[in-house]
Amino acid sequence: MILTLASHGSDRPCGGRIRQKNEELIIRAAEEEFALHGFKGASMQKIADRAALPKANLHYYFKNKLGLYAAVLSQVIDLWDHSLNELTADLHPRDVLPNYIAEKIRFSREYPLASRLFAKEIISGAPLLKAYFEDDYAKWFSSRIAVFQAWIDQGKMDPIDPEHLIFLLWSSTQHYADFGVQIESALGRSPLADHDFDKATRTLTHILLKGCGVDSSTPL
Amino acid sequence: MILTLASHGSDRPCGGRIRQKNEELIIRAAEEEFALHGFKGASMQKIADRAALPKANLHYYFKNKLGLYAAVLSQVIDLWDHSLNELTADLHPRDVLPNYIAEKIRFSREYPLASRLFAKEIISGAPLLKAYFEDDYAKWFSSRIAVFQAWIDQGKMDPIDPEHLIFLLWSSTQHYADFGVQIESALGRSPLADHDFDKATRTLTHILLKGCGVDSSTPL
DNA sequence: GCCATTTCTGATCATTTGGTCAGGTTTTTG
DNA sequence: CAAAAACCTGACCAAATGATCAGAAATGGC
Repeated sequence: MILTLASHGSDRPCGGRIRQKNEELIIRAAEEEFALHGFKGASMQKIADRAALPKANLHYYFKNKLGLYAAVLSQVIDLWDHSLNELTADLHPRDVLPNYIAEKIRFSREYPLASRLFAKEIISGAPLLKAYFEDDYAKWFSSRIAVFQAWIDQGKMDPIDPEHLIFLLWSSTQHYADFGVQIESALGRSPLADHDFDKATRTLTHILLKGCGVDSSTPL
Repeated sequence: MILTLASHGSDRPCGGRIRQKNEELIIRAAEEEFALHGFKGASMQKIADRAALPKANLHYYFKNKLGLYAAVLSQVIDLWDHSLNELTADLHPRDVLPNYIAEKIRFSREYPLASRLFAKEIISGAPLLKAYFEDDYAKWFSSRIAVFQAWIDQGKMDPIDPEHLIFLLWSSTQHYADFGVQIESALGRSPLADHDFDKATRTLTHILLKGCGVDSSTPL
């Protein structure tokens, strides 16, 4: 996704070797800082320190703070789009949903910063993502609804509100990234182990599939 | 809950008439600002503007920014404690869980700022809540686990991991506060109507109860 | 090896930040 | 009503903020 914003970097994949390397470096550092403190709370100096570059260098590659933020956010959305686009109506939810849940939890584990950054942006009212929500996301959302509705019409699952089921899938899996600290405290383990994520995946899959009336022979 | 921090206000319920009124006013303004921008991103000046008070006045009632933040956070936790402490093992989950879900969603709707503030704090690593998590929260959490375990032992529900069920209850309901903006975009309605929250409650209740193997005669 | 382009950065700027304080005003108390 | 306590705030401060820019340094094409 290309945020319609003068980010003067990262929106076009071209650029010299050095440029590419440093933009990557800066974006990585910025992701941490923005995920930790949000847009307003993050400081260019801290990002520069994290990237081990002089602050002025950031402004050589990115027009300003907002441009850098947009670049980071854009990369996050891209990552999402490229990672999670299964779910087609002709397959059976029994086969598709467990995979989707597992994939989503794996994503939460692998890219917690992306998830948290995104969460903070939305909690703040999503000023930069409003346009995205009314365009790409709206299309994606209604196409997903169609899939679930088809499954319902074919009697493959209970007549559940697809919208809220999507929210449930999203929230329950995302939670393991965004609220990781709280979960680690509750489970008394930091960081969480493979075993914890497996258990989470199994439990979620059991409850959601059974709850939606999707028959599956997945035991606990 | 009393955060162990010099907040020099709001931790003891005493104080003059005027003090009580103004602290309330400031905390309310601070809640909005902190929920929107997080601790680092919020500005004392903006909070003062929001409360229609001179900035210096904030520092009369609260030692510093961190003190004010702690006071706000403490109030949020109190609100939680006072609003959601049902769930006892001798009752049947069929009767208790729907109520809990409904209550939690109602809370998300009524106090979205509290929810978002809390979410941002946790996403940021919960520097102020670490102590709370290792004390009060850990106790609460294990007592809740005991309730679910009892239900499982009594055959009132499937042998599900109680920990992850609690996470699921938390995340799915909380979502309607924290990600309200995204949900409004997806549903094409802003703000959401009674009807939306009812539907959310019904859908969640259906999926979670059925998914946990709690027999209930709640139709869609 | 030369020159154009890209890359880099120290110094600097205006603004905003959290925070202080002296001295005022209002409210409460005896 | 006077003294004491509580309340209020404009002016101010040092530090940090995002941003700029001139000119140095490195790089790459020929």
